[in-house]
Amino acid sequence: MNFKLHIPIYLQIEEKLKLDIALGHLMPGQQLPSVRDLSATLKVNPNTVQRAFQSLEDEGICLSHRGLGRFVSEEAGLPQRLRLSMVQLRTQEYLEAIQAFELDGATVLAVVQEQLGKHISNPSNNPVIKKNEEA
Amino acid sequence: MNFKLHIPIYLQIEEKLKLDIALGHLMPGQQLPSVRDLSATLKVNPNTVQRAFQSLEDEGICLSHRGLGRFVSEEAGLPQRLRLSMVQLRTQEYLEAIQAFELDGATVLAVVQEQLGKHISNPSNNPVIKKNEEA
Amino acid sequence: MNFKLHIPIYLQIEEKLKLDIALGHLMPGQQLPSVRDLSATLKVNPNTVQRAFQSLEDEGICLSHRGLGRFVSEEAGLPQRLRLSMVQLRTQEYLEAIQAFELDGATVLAVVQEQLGKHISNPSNNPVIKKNEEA
Amino acid sequence: MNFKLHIPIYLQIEEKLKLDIALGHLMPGQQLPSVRDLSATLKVNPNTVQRAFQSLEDEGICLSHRGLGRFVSEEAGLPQRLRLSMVQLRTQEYLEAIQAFELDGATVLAVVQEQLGKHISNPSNNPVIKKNEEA
DNA sequence: GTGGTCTAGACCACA
DNA sequence: GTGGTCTAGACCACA
Repeated sequence: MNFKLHIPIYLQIEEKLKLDIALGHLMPGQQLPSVRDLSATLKVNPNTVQRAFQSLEDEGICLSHRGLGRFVSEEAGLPQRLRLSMVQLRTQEYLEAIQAFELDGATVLAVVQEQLGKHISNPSNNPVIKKNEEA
Repeated sequence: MNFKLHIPIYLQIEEKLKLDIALGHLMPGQQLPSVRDLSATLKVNPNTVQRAFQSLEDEGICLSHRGLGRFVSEEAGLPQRLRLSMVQLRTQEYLEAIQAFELDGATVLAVVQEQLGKHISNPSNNPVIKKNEEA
Repeated sequence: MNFKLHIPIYLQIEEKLKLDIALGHLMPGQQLPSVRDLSATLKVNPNTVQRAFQSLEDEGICLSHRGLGRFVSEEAGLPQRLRLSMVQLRTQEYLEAIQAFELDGATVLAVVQEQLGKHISNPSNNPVIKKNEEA
Repeated sequence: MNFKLHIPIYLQIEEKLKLDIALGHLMPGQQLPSVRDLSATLKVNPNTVQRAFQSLEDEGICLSHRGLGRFVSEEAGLPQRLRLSMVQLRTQEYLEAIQAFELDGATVLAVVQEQLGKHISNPSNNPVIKKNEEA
């Protein structure tokens, strides 16, 4: 993972894990990597990983069992829920940010469409946990 | 101005001034309020206002003339340029943020359209500098 | 048994066994299941069951006879003693916890009575050791 | 503050601050001590205090302004809300804990009343921030 | 081996 | 001076 500057690392890890769940790379009930392992993989302090996991737990996205490990929640439809809420949240933030310009809906859509064209799609989203490591 | 928590105040001031210029509330060549006055109006630390003005100068949006004051740049088409660049920047950031979900263009447009419907437009955008204060 | 998250499993097992004794589901002198059996039944690490039994022994609630097995103490009045001490302990902890609010006795009783009304009683308390397994 | 063993310090600090608000020792809108000051007072690591404050902020009980400090929320009726929710929560936990004993309501009340008598009331609850320090 | 808490201390962003 | 993040590393509880 290449962390962005100016965005807390623990947030970036949290978002990445959510994304992996949303996209089905991490399945409900599946065990997550241990704090130590993930911190070693990401070359980050264990506390930073711990904080990301803690946030996920606060949101009901994963559960920890002391001594056993940490697992993705088995909540039905979790990936769908995450995917929907994440996209909607970002869309809402976007619209709020440009609201002050008082563009009408058609103009907003036109701008989005225009930028979509320029936007080079980058389809690589490597899951944090690779298939080989899942066992 | 009601400042949002967790977003630096200097950024909120800077954005507000840019918006005022983009929307024509502040015209090219017009004098800006002094750091002292604006900080008093906004009930904010003068350092904070200074930082916002400095950013605007760095971007060529305003100029300070020692002993005279600070003025909006007279660059032709400044409001249009600002408006375009601000909206495009935000759109680009938005698309980058949701890129990882690998939605196709049609879906993105549909989501935006859907949220546009829910979004309650708030047409009030009071300029930071009121007409009475312009002298 | 459905273990609660964030409460050590060994404690939950220990409490459950005490409760079974207090309620007469496990009688004084009766043999307890082996660590191996109980851990299999509960799908739990044997170390965890061992720890629960050890605590019970430390409290004089059960005794192990090498080669024979582990038995509930034959102490006279054990169930009554347990029942009383467990309820009193919890009550004391509760009162200590709310002491800082400086409520007078009447108010405390009123609050308890109010919550008692809301509290849905869950009368199912299946003993850990079923009759069939007692042999 | 004398911290209890086996209960995380950050939780004890959090609870103490909530209690101070509930009892009116800390008023809505009032500035909280800085992380550094409180950590020095309590002889605890700043990170530990930070964590307690963060929890309070997550619960909407206080707000932080970077560079300015941290303040108790000005939410109307916050002290009452906190007092009620804290007492009710503890009462509910208590009743759940003794539920397995299947005591009827009258018995529960009798036990509580009995323990109330024995309970030595300790009316000292020194606020974290002393009046002299409030300025 | 797993998660959870805590310390000592650095360094940054902001007002 | 404020809050926020992060590191390095210890030590505990639990399974």
